[in-house]
Amino acid sequence: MSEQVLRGAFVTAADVARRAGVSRSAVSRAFTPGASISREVRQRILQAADHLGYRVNRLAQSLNQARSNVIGLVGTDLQQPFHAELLATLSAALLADGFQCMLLNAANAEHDIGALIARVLEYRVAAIVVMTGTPPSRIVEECLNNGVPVVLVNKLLPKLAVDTVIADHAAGGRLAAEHLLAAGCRRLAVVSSGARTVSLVERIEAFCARAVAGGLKAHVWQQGAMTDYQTGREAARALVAKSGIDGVFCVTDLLAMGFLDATRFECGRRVPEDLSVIGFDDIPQAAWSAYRLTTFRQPVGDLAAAVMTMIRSAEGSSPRHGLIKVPVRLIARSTVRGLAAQDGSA
Amino acid sequence: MSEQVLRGAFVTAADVARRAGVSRSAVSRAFTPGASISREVRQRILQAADHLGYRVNRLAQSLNQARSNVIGLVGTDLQQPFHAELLATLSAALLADGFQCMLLNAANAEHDIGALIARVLEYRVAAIVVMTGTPPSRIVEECLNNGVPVVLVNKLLPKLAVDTVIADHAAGGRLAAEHLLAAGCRRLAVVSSGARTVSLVERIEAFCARAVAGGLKAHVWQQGAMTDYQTGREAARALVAKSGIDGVFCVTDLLAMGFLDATRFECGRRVPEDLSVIGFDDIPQAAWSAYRLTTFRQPVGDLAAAVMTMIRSAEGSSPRHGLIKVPVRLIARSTVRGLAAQDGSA
DNA sequence: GCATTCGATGCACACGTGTGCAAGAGAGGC
DNA sequence: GCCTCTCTTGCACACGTGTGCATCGAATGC
Repeated sequence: MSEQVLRGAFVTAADVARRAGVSRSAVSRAFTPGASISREVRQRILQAADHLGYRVNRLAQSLNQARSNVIGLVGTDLQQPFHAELLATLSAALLADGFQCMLLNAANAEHDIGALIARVLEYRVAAIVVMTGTPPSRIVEECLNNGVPVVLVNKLLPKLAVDTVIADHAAGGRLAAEHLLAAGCRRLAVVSSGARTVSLVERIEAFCARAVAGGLKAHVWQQGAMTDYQTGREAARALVAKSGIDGVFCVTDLLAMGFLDATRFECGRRVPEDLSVIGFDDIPQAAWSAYRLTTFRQPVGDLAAAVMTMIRSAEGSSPRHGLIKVPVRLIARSTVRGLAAQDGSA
Repeated sequence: MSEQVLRGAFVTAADVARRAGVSRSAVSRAFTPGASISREVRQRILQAADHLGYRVNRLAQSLNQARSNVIGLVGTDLQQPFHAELLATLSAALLADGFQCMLLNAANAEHDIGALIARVLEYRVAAIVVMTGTPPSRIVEECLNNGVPVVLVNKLLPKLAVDTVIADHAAGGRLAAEHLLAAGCRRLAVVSSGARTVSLVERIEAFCARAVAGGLKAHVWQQGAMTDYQTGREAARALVAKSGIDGVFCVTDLLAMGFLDATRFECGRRVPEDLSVIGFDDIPQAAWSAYRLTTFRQPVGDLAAAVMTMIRSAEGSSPRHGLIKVPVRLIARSTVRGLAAQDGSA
């Protein structure tokens, strides 16, 4: 790196051209694979560029080609383990593919999400991925009208032609019911927050349907704003004390862990001897020895891979919109009676 | 929004100007606060812009002013609770201030971090915040040379004039030792990974120094690559079984929780009756009933606020580089003998 | 009525890049 | 020696925005 560069001034292609004794176009071609340029000139230019510390100005480049390789990532509650894991996996995959991630961390309000998407549209992003929270469909429509593809993760907007990646929540709910039935549970309950997200609703409904098919009726507990640890504790206080519930499906691991702790430490009941509990997501904490929670793995790696497929297909000339459904897998640990796994480490 | 807009084509200021019957400059001025433009013309332009769905092209804007409001956020292990919390808080603060966040999720390797920073420099970011991982100082130097301010969080690069925000790790380590001494612990140990990060080193050294000042010698256990749950379990297996340790400072909550679980479930020892444990960070899981971990709160809100201060000062004309030290606070819960708090909820 | 001031508006340039087009150079065939 | 073909190179334009400068009209002071 040359020391004669002025502080605060980036090196431009013109500087490199001057030093290499060529035109500015040649510099551009030297950095464009497959461009028409002789080997020795390219060599000379690359050397000069390296010496001066030249970096392409992506702003100018994107402006010129009316396309950037920035992806907008929309999320809420990023500190929640599952969201954090999805964000980490997805951003790593995007970066590995040469994209950049613009992070849009929204509060829960729909208005916020819409405003943030509108803001990031000003950067002419290549695509927008909605990991959490439901954006107003008017905004999504505007993105599509402007040619910005949108990928929804675990959300559905049926009226719009949007790429969608969704885990098989219904299968999870159904299998949860079957697992509890197989363990001999007769009085079932499902615990969730008051949020009406598609992923939660699908889990609940599939669970209840399977319970009914098995000749039982599941009690539905839905309260609180978020599917977090505190809400899980409240659910346990409300459910365990009064009724004789012996099998609970918590639609989220956080709920399940709060439920477990309140059941054991406040209600004085044992899991799985008195009560079986199943969660959903398989966050890292679910494997900890204090919990060893039986749950469903929502495979973030597969979700991220599916999103990448969607983005690449949207890059191409034939942007077929579609839906990818990612299977979930039961991780049997020690919170369901009689069906505990020998080895609890996932 | 007008329907006659072509799909895939963004509306430009020229389109708005044509519709409003003014020059393109007027459109630019209409969106620039304090610019010289009459009230009714601005009104007309805003109306036309709204009708057409116009959004400023930030690429062109940033290119023109050689300054964007994009901040690069560098981090590793984003799925770890503390990192996720810091990222969530910091990104929310940046977005609230009108900035955009470019997320650089690096694997642990220094080379990766350097390459990612180099890549994001191509976008002429306004600043780079390093939350996790240590970037090679050559890259940081290059940022500074190019006029891109760098803010380090919980890292130190003494040879460079960089803005730095750091929690008072030394105070935490010292207080941890004092707390254990006050609880009557006589055989102390400190648990960490093999990573030589400044934050970890400061905690360890301050703890040991205070132990020595109290007439004791602390055993230092340092193994494994990461300060995570698994490493904490291994530490407990190695320490609790053989020696008569009765007071342990785990330099991370994750370590502490792994240590607790292995101590209770594998070694058959009770906490805090047989053994006192202190963590660091106060991640949300530390407050869970299964742990009720005594720890030090590393206040992410204060850290984020300090970073914002640094960024704003770097925006100004007098970029004084400095260091902000953020105090930590002891959160007494139930893992230290005799000093358990009445109310364990944070 | 005229000079002066002031606000509003348009022109033109700059930011840094990619690329179509034309021109030039060199090689090869006859 | 001349024509043709291929490879390389430079010119010039476009992308969309902000802003200095000049112009113009109106309002105000005398």
